[in-house]
Amino acid sequence: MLTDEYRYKILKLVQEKPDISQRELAKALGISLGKTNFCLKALAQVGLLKVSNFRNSKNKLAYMYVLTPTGIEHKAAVTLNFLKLKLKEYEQLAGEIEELRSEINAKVND
Amino acid sequence: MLTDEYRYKILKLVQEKPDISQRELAKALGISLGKTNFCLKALAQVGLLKVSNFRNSKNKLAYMYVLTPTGIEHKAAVTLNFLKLKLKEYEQLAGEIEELRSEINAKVND
DNA sequence: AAACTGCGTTCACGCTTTGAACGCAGAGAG
DNA sequence: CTCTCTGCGTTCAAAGCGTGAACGCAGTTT
Repeated sequence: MLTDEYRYKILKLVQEKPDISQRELAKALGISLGKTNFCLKALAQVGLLKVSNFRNSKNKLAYMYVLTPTGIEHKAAVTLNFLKLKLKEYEQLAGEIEELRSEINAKVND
Repeated sequence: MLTDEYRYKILKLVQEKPDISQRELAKALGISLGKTNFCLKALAQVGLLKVSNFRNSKNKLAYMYVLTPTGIEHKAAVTLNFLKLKLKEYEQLAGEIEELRSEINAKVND
């Protein structure tokens, strides 16, 4: 399943290193190869990135995952979205931490 | 699967309200009844809580989930652990947010 | 008595993820 | 040139996990 989290992370990693392999990507994302493959295909299917074969300096067949213009746009949007989400998480965490702290302090009076 | 998160949350909710039902618990935890049942059993199996039937004021059979002494101890430990974990998450989030921010700012220069 | 309510329990189902295995293509060794 | 080796994307059977409808039970209400 392709969540916003992976949408963002994959677009980011691919933009940073277009010649990344699916196995590297999987490791960087902390997910399986199969899922990585699935996500990449999904992103390609909706036109956010393109898979292009090319010959590198040694005439070796290589793969590149390039963000399409739509992909770049989408990445900006999804990044902002992700930031908002993270900020919300952050605030919630701050609250939870405070709660945990007082809980631990309360324990002193048991 | 019984993660530390649910271990903590269940012990907390049960301690606060021992006569809570599995359905209430499920709703509070945001998980299904089946999973809740599974987690409770797992906690009982390792001796952190006990399920006790009793007759309430109206002679109605009722259930209570009571933390064992071990459970209370464990809860303190797991709470602390959870706090540490949350703090780590918090810091990581702060980092990610910063990263996202500069990424968005960098976009201005595209 | 019969219907209803709310409890814990079960488990078939569906969805997701995993990673071993595959075919392919270039690189390197003999 | 041929054989082996490596690393790529791709596949898919198997495993993992959560879900919630359905069940039996017991007390309550009609």
